[in-house]
Amino acid sequence: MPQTGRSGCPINLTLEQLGDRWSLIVIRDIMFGNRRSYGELLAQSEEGIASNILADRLKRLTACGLLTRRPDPEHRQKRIYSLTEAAIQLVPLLAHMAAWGRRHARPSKELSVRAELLEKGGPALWNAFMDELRHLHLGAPRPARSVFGELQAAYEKALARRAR
Amino acid sequence: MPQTGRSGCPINLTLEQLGDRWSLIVIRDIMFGNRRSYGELLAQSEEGIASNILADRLKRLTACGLLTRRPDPEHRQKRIYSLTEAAIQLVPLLAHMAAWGRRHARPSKELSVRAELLEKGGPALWNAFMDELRHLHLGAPRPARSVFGELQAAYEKALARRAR
DNA sequence: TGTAACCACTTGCGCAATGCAAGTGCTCGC
DNA sequence: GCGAGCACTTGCATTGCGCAAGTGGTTACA
Repeated sequence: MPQTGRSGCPINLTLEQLGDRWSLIVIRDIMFGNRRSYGELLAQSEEGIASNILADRLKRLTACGLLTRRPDPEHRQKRIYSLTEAAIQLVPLLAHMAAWGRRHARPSKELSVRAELLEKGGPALWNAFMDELRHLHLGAPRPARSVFGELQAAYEKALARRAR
Repeated sequence: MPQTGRSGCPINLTLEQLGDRWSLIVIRDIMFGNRRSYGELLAQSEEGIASNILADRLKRLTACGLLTRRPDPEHRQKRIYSLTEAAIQLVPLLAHMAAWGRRHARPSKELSVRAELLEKGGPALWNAFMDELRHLHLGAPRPARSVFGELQAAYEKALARRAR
């Protein structure tokens, strides 16, 4: 996503920052998968992102203010990536993308369970999730409800169902 | 957007269809600008899309069921592109993209007026707009309210304000 | 009836982005 | 001290993007 500056249209500007095949995948994995380091993002990537592409996207997303990077106090060579408030506000967008894909593409059953919950929960759920992300990434107080836990539990249940 | 089939995740599938810098721009212009032919899309493109890229995107979007193409009864060499129901259901997604871009990028004032209206109107406005698109593109009955007209009027008012 | 403009693309070519595989240099555990 | 882990980087081939020019049919007008 080079800064091309094609026009001042808000949709275009969003596409200039996020309109490629990997940026939102990386944000999705940090957001819904809680992958916080380069290694986790690389090894557990559902889509098999290449290492150089991942490095490039982490750099770009950090540069344009969607991610922050800090050293891990436990492992001196590890870096922890966190979402910024701007990235957290992509939750409704990703929820809509998931809903659209669920309806108009052919998603796998297990992977669309979370999309279904997100769609059914609507804005109330998204806001609760965003509060939780602010806790996990920005140091805000822990909210009462853990949407992340709910999504994860539903996903694992679907996985178990398939394994049987 | 080649069909890469990286994973069955709905977000990934949506990105595989629409995750590039031009596909959603084309849909935006058809949807909000009512550009219905190749020539209109090319000449009035705010971002200056290249002719071969436009041809390619129209072909792809038609192939994957987001657009339909039919001859213009008035001009034998003209083709009219229409949105399908799947594309019309991208309205909330584009509205969120516009809202995010308006908040987190630096949009031009005139071009963000429509985004502001879309955001303030919320799902009720989006649904009214989708009904109108079904009239314009799918032959459904004309709804009472013309969101398209409202958006256009606000945009032109903003343009006039700038011209002064 | 000729001709100029219009229309929907296509082609050629240089450059940038993508993707794979391998490599680098530091750090941690033992 | 040494192998495994970590966060990237590098080289190279393939693919996609973007500009400019071209193509072949159609319409409008003199």
